[in-house]
Amino acid sequence: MSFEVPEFEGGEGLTSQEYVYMRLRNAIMVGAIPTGASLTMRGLADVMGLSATPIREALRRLNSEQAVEAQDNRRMLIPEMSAGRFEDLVSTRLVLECHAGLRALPYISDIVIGELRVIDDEMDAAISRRDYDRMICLNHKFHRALYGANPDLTSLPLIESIWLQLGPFQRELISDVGEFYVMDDHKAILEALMDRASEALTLAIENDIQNGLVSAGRALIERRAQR
Amino acid sequence: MSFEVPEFEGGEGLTSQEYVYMRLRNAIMVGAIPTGASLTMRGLADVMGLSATPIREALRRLNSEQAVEAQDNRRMLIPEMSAGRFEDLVSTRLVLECHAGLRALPYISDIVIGELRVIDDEMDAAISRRDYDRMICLNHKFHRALYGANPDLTSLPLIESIWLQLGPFQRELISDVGEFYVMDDHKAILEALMDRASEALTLAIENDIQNGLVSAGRALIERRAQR
DNA sequence: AAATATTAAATGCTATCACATTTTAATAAA
DNA sequence: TTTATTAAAATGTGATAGCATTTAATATTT
Repeated sequence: MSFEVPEFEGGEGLTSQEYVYMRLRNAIMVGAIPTGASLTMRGLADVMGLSATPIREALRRLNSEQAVEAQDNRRMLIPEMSAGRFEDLVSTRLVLECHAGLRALPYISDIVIGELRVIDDEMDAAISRRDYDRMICLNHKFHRALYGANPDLTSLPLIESIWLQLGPFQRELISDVGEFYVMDDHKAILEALMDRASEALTLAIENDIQNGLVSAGRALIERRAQR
Repeated sequence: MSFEVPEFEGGEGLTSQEYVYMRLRNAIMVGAIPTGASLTMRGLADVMGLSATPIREALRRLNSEQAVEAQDNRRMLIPEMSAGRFEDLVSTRLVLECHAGLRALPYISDIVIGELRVIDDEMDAAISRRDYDRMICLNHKFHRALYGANPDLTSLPLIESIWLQLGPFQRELISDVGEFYVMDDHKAILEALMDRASEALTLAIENDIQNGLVSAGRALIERRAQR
């Protein structure tokens, strides 16, 4: 195992399988497991001090969520990113998150806006500390809290599947660009929410996703292709 | 086990886990497993003549795909449908499938259209036979073939997750309505594809989904609420 | 030296078993 | 009869072990 699998907070009353699932999921989401790394059951079992059984169950779940690729040699790995896959993932993410935002809008209350503000403040702090892991987590938390205003939300697991797929690549992006310029488009989202303005909300969500990913992503893929 | 888990074609060279996964997935997709039915590992293991291990792995995958709900009592079941969840699922399905269609459009060739036509003809035959299982499968096959023209397609697993969630309820719909009136909106989709007309394609996909589900779905939920 | 064949190590797969939790049934108490 | 308590059955969880497959290393042949 040529990488670390960071611990995560709040994995107490969980079964082994749930614990492994959450830990791996979190690790992939923040990009702690590098693209191309192969995930062996005995290897992970040793690292986590467990038997292969709960590891395999967790890996299969992540495979079903498109976070992990199962090769025909029966080996699991974090899939490599391609230009086409990247564009398609981002376009799907845009469509899904705008949709989720619009569906949440009627349920947005001042309480929700307050909660979002707290999360955004935490994120500003993380940005100034250059704490990338925390930044990513808080960004997800912000979007989850927004879409979750919709009590019938069913698209969140789909959105999270995209986050999982973009996670490892996003980390490459950050370490590649070095000083990662983070525009805080959450402010625009909050304004649109306060105005209950659907078009503005759509635009703000689009900008948030675009600014965080697209330009840097395309640049990295292009640079990589030239080598 | 108060229900049957139908066999499926082409499960030869699969591992036990893959076999169980595919068989259960297919069963849920066509609505063969009723809403609310609880899926026990030993029960399914007996039915399929296997041990609990591959069953548990398959169930966990389906849980991660939102096809099966894991209660806190650690028991797995096919979740019940509610009015709100239904509306949200359908709206997400509309957005996702229209998006997938538009992304596929540039790659549509006469060959693809020909393949779609073959599938649609098969489906017409299934409709006239009132073969609901086959109808559902062929409908999915049609949409898969359409969206799959896009070589970078990443949204299909998300779309299939929605299909899985609507499957059991769709079956209730069919058996409730009895004579299920099936409009063949695939013809309109094919026309739009031939014209390479994106707006027409969007409309046709929307109609296809709406006609197949929405009106009947709302009616059933309303009727059920009155009891 | 390169290619092939053979052997050894590593890995994945699944049945089994012991244990913990939950559910159901039976019994006792109110 | 209803409610509590207890016992029994059923179910979920996870470590283990043996086998199958795959990968790596070694030996053999060309």
